[in-house]
Amino acid sequence: MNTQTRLTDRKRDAILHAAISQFRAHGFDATSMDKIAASAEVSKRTVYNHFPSKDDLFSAILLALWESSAPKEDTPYQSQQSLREQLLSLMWQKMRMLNDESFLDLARVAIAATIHSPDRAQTMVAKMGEREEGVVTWIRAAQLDGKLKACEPSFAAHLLQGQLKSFAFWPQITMGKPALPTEQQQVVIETAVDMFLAYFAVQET
Amino acid sequence: MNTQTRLTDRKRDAILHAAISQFRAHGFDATSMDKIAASAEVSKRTVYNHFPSKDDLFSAILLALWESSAPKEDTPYQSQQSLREQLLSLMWQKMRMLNDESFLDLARVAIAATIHSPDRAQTMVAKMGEREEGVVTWIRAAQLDGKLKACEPSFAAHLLQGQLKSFAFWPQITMGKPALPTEQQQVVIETAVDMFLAYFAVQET
DNA sequence: TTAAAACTACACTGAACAGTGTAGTTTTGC
DNA sequence: GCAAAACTACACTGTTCAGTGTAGTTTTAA
Repeated sequence: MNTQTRLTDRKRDAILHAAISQFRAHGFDATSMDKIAASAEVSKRTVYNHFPSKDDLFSAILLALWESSAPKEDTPYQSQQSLREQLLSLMWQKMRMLNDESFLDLARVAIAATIHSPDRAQTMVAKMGEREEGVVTWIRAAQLDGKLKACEPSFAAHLLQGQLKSFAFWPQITMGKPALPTEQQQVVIETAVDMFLAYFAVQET
Repeated sequence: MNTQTRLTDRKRDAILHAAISQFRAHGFDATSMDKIAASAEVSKRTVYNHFPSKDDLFSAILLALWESSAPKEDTPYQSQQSLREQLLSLMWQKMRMLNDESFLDLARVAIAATIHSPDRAQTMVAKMGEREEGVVTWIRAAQLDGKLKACEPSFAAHLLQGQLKSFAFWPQITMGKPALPTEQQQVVIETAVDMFLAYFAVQET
């Protein structure tokens, strides 16, 4: 039986899985290694054989969640396509990421753990920043193409993406609100894009 | 000595003060009653004489922070004044609230404590919602006056205020970012208002 | 088949912490 | 001045928890 299901791998997965659900449900402090072991149906000693400490286990699940959360696709800027179409597509990509269960798990756990420790928060800030890059470069390209008003691209990107987050991310993370229904996702995206273009688009003559 | 500084009142204040700084710095779980007592330079027993339990103390500081955080002023809609002027003024009010130390303390502590318990989060959601009412009623009035496009007022208000929060609230709360410098506050407010009006204002004929 | 690797149950240490009980001191209000 | 109210130090209970040590069983790889 070498088909990727060696006992030791299955146990490790069970531990990670149990740890994610426990940390997500109760946070770092309120989650005990005994409960994780029980929930994974594994000896406590086995948990410690795989992960030397609670902190190591926590780092491991953060990494696992980060890697399993949907990677960006980064549609590049295309001069011949309408700005609105392209932005709608970009925002749907973003919205899909915000609604991804793994990403939400990651964010909730990470934010809860870092809200009181600015040092650890910094590495998260950097990683999250990477996922914003796509829109920033798109805006820069559109500006060079003369289709958008000149301004700080990262500022404009933040304005645009902030709208999605303020409806479909922050309330869900911090207040336990349920995910936005699809039709409301559409309203938010279209309004955000149209507001953005109403202000930033260079008028055709 | 009856000049509002009876010993018992001073002790109570010291406890609340110490509790706020401890809870803020370390969160609910990582803060011990012993540390609060020590930090307040008060006997642990005195803490328990004032507050029957850790939860009671926590509720008390949430209430204290809530009451000390800047109350809303709610400038009403005025037909003869320009929309832009009025919105800028409303957004400055909002921005002042977001930058208020007490309000930030409250939000940080409350969010950290409720991020894993949706039940307690609900009462916070309701209270926070009250502070959004001013802008909602202003928008409704402007719509009735025929100056803004028809749409759900609370949706429009969320769009507008979300812009401020995405720059001057969420990053500070969750990622420990420093407060926005005044000149950047101005840029954010003016851009948010102008974007909003570019999309929602009814054109003069 | 066999030795190493991995898992298990279980008992244990040491520390932290919420909350209580008590006996004695200080402050307050009259 | 004096009694009640408030404060203090301190010892104590009971619990939870991270992490370890051990002796024995199961799984794996050759």
